[in-house]
Amino acid sequence: MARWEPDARGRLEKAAMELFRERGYARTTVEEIAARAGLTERTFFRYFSDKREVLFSGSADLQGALVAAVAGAPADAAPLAIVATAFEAAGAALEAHREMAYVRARHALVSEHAELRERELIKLASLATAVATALRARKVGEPAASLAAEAGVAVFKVGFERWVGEKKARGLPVHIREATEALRAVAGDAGGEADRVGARAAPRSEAKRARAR
Amino acid sequence: MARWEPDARGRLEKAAMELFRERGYARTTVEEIAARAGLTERTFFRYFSDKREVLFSGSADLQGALVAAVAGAPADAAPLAIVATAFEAAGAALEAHREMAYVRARHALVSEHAELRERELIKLASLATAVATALRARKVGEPAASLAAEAGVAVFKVGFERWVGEKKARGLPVHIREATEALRAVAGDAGGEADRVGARAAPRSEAKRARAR
DNA sequence: GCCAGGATGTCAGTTGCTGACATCCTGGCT
DNA sequence: AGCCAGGATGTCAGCAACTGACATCCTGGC
Repeated sequence: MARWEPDARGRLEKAAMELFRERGYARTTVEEIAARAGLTERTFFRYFSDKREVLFSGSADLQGALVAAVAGAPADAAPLAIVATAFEAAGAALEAHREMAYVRARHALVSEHAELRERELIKLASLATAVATALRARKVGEPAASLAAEAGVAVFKVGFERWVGEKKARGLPVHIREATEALRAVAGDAGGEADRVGARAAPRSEAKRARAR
Repeated sequence: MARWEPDARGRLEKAAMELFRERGYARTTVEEIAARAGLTERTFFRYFSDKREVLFSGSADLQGALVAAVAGAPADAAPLAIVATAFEAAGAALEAHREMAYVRARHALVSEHAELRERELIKLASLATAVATALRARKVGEPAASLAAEAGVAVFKVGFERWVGEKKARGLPVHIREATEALRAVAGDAGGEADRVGARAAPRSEAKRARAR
């Protein structure tokens, strides 16, 4: 299939990651990436629409795992439970087939370059709309589906960040679950009495703040 | 202050918006924008770091309003209530000083160009971290602050989308509040019994799905 | 009326990205 | 074995976004 070595795409990804770590993202040129992979700049752009995109090949798999998990959840599960479980499953898959060192290096890169964070955010937004669509296919109504999906992404973001920032590695799914619980604690309280700024003092709020950690 | 006419920045924003609507975003050149504003391409890039950035001058105000509202919320309010109220206030401010036609035109532009959606998403993410920081200053603990902030952004996104997509215009704050309620309904239910895919059937889930609309 | 300093212009150059077209290799067919 | 179709790669030219360095201009204060 390939003209020389096989797996041009994989070679490009590997070369890109190496160079980004050696010289930094901004000082690496697409031409250099292609050269290290034994290819041409033009060929790079046949595989990736963007210079940035070379770092995001995994997101398609993630989205697939996520949608499958949502579709396969038990029929009577509540939306947020479905979504949280789906993100845990996707997180487990991610953890299973990527080295921790790679995950950290990539995360560091993305964190310090705004253009890459933008791309990451749009991928996450894409996950959210896919999850929302999958929920709607399960007859979850409309503000609820989008909100549950966005909540899932929020929980994933927070869980992921804590997972990566931890030395002693507990699993990613554990962190996602904890974040889900924290979200329930924050969002689940009756609330609504303070809808207007300047709402009168309400005695029970001590207990709430305590629960929110 | 300015060399010729005053308010170079404003002229650039106006020219950009006009041209984007006339020829579309992609077919408009920075040089053209600058020319219509009576300036040079180089000057454009002195005011805006990016071609995209010319559409996002409002987000700084939004962030300011948001942070102020969080800081000024009553001392005993629960995190999500604080955040929801703050986004309602910021939404009211936005609604107050932008014409609906402008909002819709800008929204249409952003929606159909991925690069612009990326920028929008990173602005929203920036709002979220600012809100989380403001919450932490109020002694809200850490997973809670980030999650409440992300929840606020989710609620804003959903509320905004519904507001813009509506002919008969109710206010943006109303939509945000409705989204907040829907989120509470989705996230607030006890949940957690379906944390593993394959959890046993639980009878009370009918009521839940009904409540989630 | 002069002068410091900020705003603008000019110019040259790099890099991301694209279209058009040529070339090459591979696998299948006879 | 030899040939052929078609996908993968290369080559080339070009546009537009963006940047650094330096020149020039206007404005407000003295």
